[in-house]
Amino acid sequence: MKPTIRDVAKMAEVSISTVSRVMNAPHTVVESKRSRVIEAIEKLQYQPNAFARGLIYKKSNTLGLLIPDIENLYFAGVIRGMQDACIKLGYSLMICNTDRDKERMLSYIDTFHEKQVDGIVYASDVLYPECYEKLTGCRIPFVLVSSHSEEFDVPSVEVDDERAAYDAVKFLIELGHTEIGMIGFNHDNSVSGPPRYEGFVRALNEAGLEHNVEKVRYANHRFEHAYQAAHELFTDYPQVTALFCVADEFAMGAISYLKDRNILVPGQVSVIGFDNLRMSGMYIPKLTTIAQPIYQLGYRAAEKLHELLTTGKVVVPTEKMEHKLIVRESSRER
Amino acid sequence: MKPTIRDVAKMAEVSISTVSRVMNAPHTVVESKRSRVIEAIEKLQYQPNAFARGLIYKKSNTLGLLIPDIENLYFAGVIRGMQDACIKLGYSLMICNTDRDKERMLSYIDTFHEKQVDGIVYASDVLYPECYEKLTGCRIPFVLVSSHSEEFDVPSVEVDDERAAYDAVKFLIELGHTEIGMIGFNHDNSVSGPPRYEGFVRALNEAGLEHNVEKVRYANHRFEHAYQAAHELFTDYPQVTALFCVADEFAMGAISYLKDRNILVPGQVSVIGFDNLRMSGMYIPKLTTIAQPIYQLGYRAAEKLHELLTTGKVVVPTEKMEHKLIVRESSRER
DNA sequence: GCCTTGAATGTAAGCGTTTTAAAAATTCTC
DNA sequence: GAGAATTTTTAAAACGCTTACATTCAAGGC
Repeated sequence: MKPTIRDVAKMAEVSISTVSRVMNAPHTVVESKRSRVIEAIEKLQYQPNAFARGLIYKKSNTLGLLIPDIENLYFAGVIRGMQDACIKLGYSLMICNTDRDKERMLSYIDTFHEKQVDGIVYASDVLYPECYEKLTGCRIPFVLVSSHSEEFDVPSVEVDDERAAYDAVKFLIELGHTEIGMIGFNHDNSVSGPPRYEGFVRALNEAGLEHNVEKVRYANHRFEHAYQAAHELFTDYPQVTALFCVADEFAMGAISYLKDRNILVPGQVSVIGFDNLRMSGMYIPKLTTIAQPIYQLGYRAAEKLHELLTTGKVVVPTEKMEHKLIVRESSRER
Repeated sequence: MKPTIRDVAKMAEVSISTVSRVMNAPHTVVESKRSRVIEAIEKLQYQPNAFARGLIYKKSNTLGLLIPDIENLYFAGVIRGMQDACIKLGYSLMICNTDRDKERMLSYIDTFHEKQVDGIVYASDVLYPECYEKLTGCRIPFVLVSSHSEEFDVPSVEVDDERAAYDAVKFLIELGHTEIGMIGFNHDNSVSGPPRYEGFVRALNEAGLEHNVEKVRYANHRFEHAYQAAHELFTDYPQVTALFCVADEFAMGAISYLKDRNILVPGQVSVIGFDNLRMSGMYIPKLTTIAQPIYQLGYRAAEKLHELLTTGKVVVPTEKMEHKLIVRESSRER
């Protein structure tokens, strides 16, 4: 049996409340007893039972994280940031991989509710109304990361997608490209899909290149789909010399396709990605990309949730973090 | 306030024990009341408090996972497998990223202890004696994944590293290569470092190529280090035409280096990796590699831990899973 | 020396469940 | 229709901890 506070009390020959005080308000107990208690705690490897404490404090000091795809390096980075923040703030972290499956999200929310997590960071892209209802129904505070909601009023941390996409495309244009394609996220099951497309369009319009706005194909978060999307795009528009991909993984998929078709990157086609994954500098060619502060996004999301939990509100409800253009090898002047 | 069992009881006009029985032994309560209770539960969105239950059952239905590096795709795959198994087996999962930092591991073990996780999967490579002591000290059952321990008697699931490495090198030899190098894990801070080197040596000896056994450089889990290691290796042994990398990430680092040096892969140098990450088929060139059943490793580890938790022991203490050679584009006949 | 004061310590209630044992209600038997 | 047998329900104890309140103790003031 795991030792309880009683065992410690017995060994130190004090009452259990004294033991409790040694842990929670050490200065209120006289040195002689205190050291006896501490000694007993160490000898028994005593750890107070989090259930019993939780029952009293009504807090678990645990945060939940709903993540769509843990095998996506983007989210892996978010997790790392969030976990580091959790360490700093004294929380444990419960991570759930939703695979973008709504049922699974809903069931994880139940789990979180049952385990009494103090709050949740929701990173599963689009905030489904069902999830929102459930979350507010069980009164679990939550924030969104790399997502936001127009429908509901929920704090969020993300990058300015429209502007970032605009910067990416503008960069390609400044390189002298006039035939520009894009591989984007589906608009109906992603939140950054539409704004990134808008950024693409704005840059194009500004440069008088609106004839490109239809050179877009959509992919579904993964490499393989991007490969396929690139195939469709270049079949329809072989004249394209520059490609904006809304994710580095898409950029890799597209480059992989081009490689298989013996089209040189950046020799014949320039490609710019989005995210700046840890992998992106390792790819061949190294990816030019729009960097998101991935780690900081996760870190900040945890801080924001903490703010919400401790003060009941959040100063900046929808926070935008800075993106940055990183020029590497996958792009070149026309 | 979150509704408690009392609120449900009041609303359904029964005693709290009846409510409890509706949830735990529904057939013992008469239909009329049962439906009243169920209705009340739904109306209130009642979820039993896991703290109170945990206090009674002395179980959290939560497993802990100690992972060295969540941004490593290998471990991301392990997590996914483990999480799916946890869903099947009715556990929640608490994931902690240790960054291979011993202090951090130790502190996470304390957290796990406090939160009363039922068991732990330890994936942080080498099982430090301190961790072993602590884990056994607080009597938390645990299993090792993609690791094992000679020093201590702990259940584990992994691949046969020696044989896998042997198969990789043998493949290179069969391709006609005679000048073969290796980029390995440091022997002192990894568990698969030594057996993979042994596999390398065995294949070499068997083919009468023992002059290669010293063509080894070590790297520290990450791309950049492998890049550097490749630099050292090819500076010392420019004659090498085939390279065995003990991780796909190393293979990418090495290929990246070779690319920067304008050495063609597989034209001039064949490279074989290890792991078969999701990324490996996306690389350019697509990686020839030894595939580990990553997802299954995680899945199996959770099952094994469950077995340990429910039966108190484990039928096959050290389990080896099958690896498989996958030939893609980074290797070629000499 | 007695009373007051303040600090140190202990006792017991309570957090939200489950579960045992006892009580109540229902059904069955004759 | 009374009593036994059975089913259904409830009260209360327990899980391990914190904390309000009560008690004890030592020191200080008179």
